[in-house]
Order: sequence, then structure tokens, then C-alpha cells
Amino acid sequence: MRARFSTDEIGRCALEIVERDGLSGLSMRSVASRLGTGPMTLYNYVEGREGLEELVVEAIIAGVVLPAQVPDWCTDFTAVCTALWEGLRAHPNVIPLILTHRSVSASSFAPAERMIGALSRSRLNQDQILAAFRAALALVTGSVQAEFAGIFAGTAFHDEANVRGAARVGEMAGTAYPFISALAEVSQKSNAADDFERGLGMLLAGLVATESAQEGRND
Amino acid sequence: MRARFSTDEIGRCALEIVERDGLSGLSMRSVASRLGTGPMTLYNYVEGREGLEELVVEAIIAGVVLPAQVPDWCTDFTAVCTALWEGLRAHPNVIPLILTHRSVSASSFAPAERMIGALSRSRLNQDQILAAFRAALALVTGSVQAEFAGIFAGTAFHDEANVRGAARVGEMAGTAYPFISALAEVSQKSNAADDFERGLGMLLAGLVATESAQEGRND
DNA sequence: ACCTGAACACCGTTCAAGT
DNA sequence: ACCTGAACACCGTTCAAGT
Repeated sequence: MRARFSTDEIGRCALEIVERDGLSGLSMRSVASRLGTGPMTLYNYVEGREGLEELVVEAIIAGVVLPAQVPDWCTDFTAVCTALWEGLRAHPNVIPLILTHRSVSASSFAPAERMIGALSRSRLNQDQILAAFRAALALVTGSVQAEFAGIFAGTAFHDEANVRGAARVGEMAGTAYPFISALAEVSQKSNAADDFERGLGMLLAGLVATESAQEGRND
Repeated sequence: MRARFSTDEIGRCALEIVERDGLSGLSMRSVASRLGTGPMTLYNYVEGREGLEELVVEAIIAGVVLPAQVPDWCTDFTAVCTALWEGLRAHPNVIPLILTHRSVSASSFAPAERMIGALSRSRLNQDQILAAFRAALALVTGSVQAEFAGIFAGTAFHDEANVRGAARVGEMAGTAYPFISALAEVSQKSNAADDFERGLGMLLAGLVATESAQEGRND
């Protein structure tokens, strides 16, 4: 018999369920019944539940919109990192899947290629480019993680909730943890996008400093 | 009746199961039966399965060994971040739980307090300290995530497996993604600890640059 | 307060049979 | 090749009853 479905269709369907009902609503059975078939049919397209979840992650990564390239490597790098960050945090319910699933498909190559491409226009050498790429990628996913489940995060995925979260932490920290307590106050007037931008800016300042130190040396 | 168990005991038991059998081996029933009781008994100590998982995460964070403080803020900050990174990646099977669960208990306060304390001995102002703290924390968790499920990660949580992963990526990227392909080669002679150290070093270079720019200005 | 067996409403997946 | 119903071996959790 001819194939009734495509993996794209199944991935899209699974993503819709996660967006509407959360991760707990996702199951082989729920996806199958939404497609009007029995659960076992999905096993013809996907390697079990794990494969289903990978399909959802790939749908997210494929949805990342990269900005047009600009000449200055530093500006370009920042823009690509920010776009990736925005794409990954765009679907809050999917974040646990993004954090825990390997993204090996070609869909994750486009952002990586752009990031490394930008770094290659700097004066950093290959080892430094690798370290910078890895650090920036870690900063992106780590920022998504922090907003979702970090120490100052709130109980919901919103800036207002995170402000409340910070307030609560400040209370808990009290006098036993004076530094946390003081910083919790400062962090109440921050928002996720500004925080990310500043953190990325600091890493970039480090790259530029490394680049300058590199100048003239040719290894 | 008096309490037969403690949450510590339950958390330790759950952690043992995860270490031995992986995450899929963890269930209310498996923990209960290992404690010699029925599953419903756990509900007297823990808020369902979610609460059980939080207990495991807290056990990990509580197990982070912080180094003795040294005067230089930069050295101190690096040491604390590295210790936290090592503690979080020490139990590979638990990493998905660490990445997806809020760590709000006091156990996560100790590393954070030390990090902010070190930053407070620099010449950075409060806003910059907040950004630096968040960026470093994101770099730590993001590095753990990258090693576990990142683009160059292997199928197992070992350096050798990651080298194979990089080789495979290089092959897949081929000529369509020349930058990735080139970097995949370089990344084959890297290991997780060195990568993390270099990334953190780059962020710190950024902090120092920011600190210098800050000099003299008093806001 | 803390315990706990029975039962319910789910899961993912194996198996076997269909076309 | 692709489909799929029945069945199996699990889940987490509600309920009700015990001390």
C-alpha cells in the first residue's frame, strides 16, 4: 500500500498537540488519533516515541529564521545567535525536548554554518573559532534553559513571572546569601531579551579582546 | 504512625536507580519497591513524580563540591564555575532532569552566592554583575547540554564518542556546509574539559575588558 | 498524620495477521 | 512495503479504607 502520511505531516501534527496541550498531551496514541489512524501506524514512519519527539525538535529548528548576512563579522554573529535564541524559545512547551534531544539533522546546520562563517571573517584562528562557536552555542541554549528552569526563573515562561521568581528567591536567600539577595533586587527590572543581549555582548567583548591579542601572530 | 522514610532517603534511592538503570528505570513504583513499600506511600513525602525528580536534581546540586576561596576574583570565579560544571555533568543519566527542572531549593544557592561574590570583588557594577552571572550560568548549563545532546555530540557521553560524533557531522556537512565541515575536523582533537575552560576563558576576557572600560567611571 | 491495597485511565510496544 | 487490531507489561494517580 502507498504511504498515507509523511514525516513532515506527523511532525507538524505532533507539534500542534504539544503547543495546545503541553508535553503531557503528546503520545503515540494522541498523534495517531489526530491523524485518524491507530497508534501502530506511526511505527512505519518513526522510531518509536523518541523518533516522534525528534521530529518535533527538528520542526522547531527548521523554523528558525536567519537574518540576511551583513559584512561586519561581529554584528553578523550577534544577529545569528539572537535569531537562533529567539527561534528556540519561541515554543515554550517544546523547550524540554530541545534541551534533551540531539539535533543531528541537517536543519541544525544552517545556523551553525552562519555562526562559524561569521567567526571565520574575524582574525581568530581555528582553535579559537571552535571555542567561540561552542561557547556561543552554549550561551544560547543555556539562556533558554535559564529562562525556562533557572535559579531566578518564575513558574511560567513570561518576563513578569520571572520577576516574581526573582522576588521569591530574594526572600528565600535572605541574610544567609547576601549577594544573591542583593542581585535578586537588581534582576527584577530585567527582561529575558536584554539579559541575553548583554550576556552575548560580554562574550563578544572577550572574542574581540582575543582577536586583538592575536594580531600580528600568525599561527 | 511515625514517618518511616525521609525525603533524603527517597532522593538517594531514586538517584541510585537512575544511575544504575537510567531515567527509564525511574518510577514511583520502582523507588517504592526498592524501599520495600507500595507506590502510594511515596505520596506522603513527595508531590507525585515531578517531586521525585526534583529530589534527584537537588541531590546532584547538593553534591557539588566548591573549592576554597582565593583572593583574585577572576581565578575564584573560574574555579567555582568549573566546579559547578563538573558537578552537573558528573551523573550523565540525570542530565535531562537537571536541564528541565527548576532548581529553587537552597542547595543551588551556595554556588550562585560564590559566583556573585567573586564578581562583586571586580570593578563591575551591579547591572554588569547580573549579566555576567547569568551569562556564566548559561555557559555552564549550556556546555552540559551541548556535551549531552549538542550538534557535535556523540551517541554516548564520552570524549571518544564525541570525537566520532564530530567525524560523522563532518561527513554529513560535506561540501554544502564548508565551515562546519572544516571545524568538525578541528573539533576531533578537543575534549570536553578543555572546551569548557576555553569558552569560560573567553567570557572572562570579556568581563575584564568591560571592567577596564568601566574604570574611573563611578555609576 | 501517615500508611496502603485496589482500581482506573492511561502509556509504549510486541506480535501476529492482513493487503 | 505498508497497515493495524489485540494484547502485554507497564505507568501515575484517585479513592477509599485502615491505624
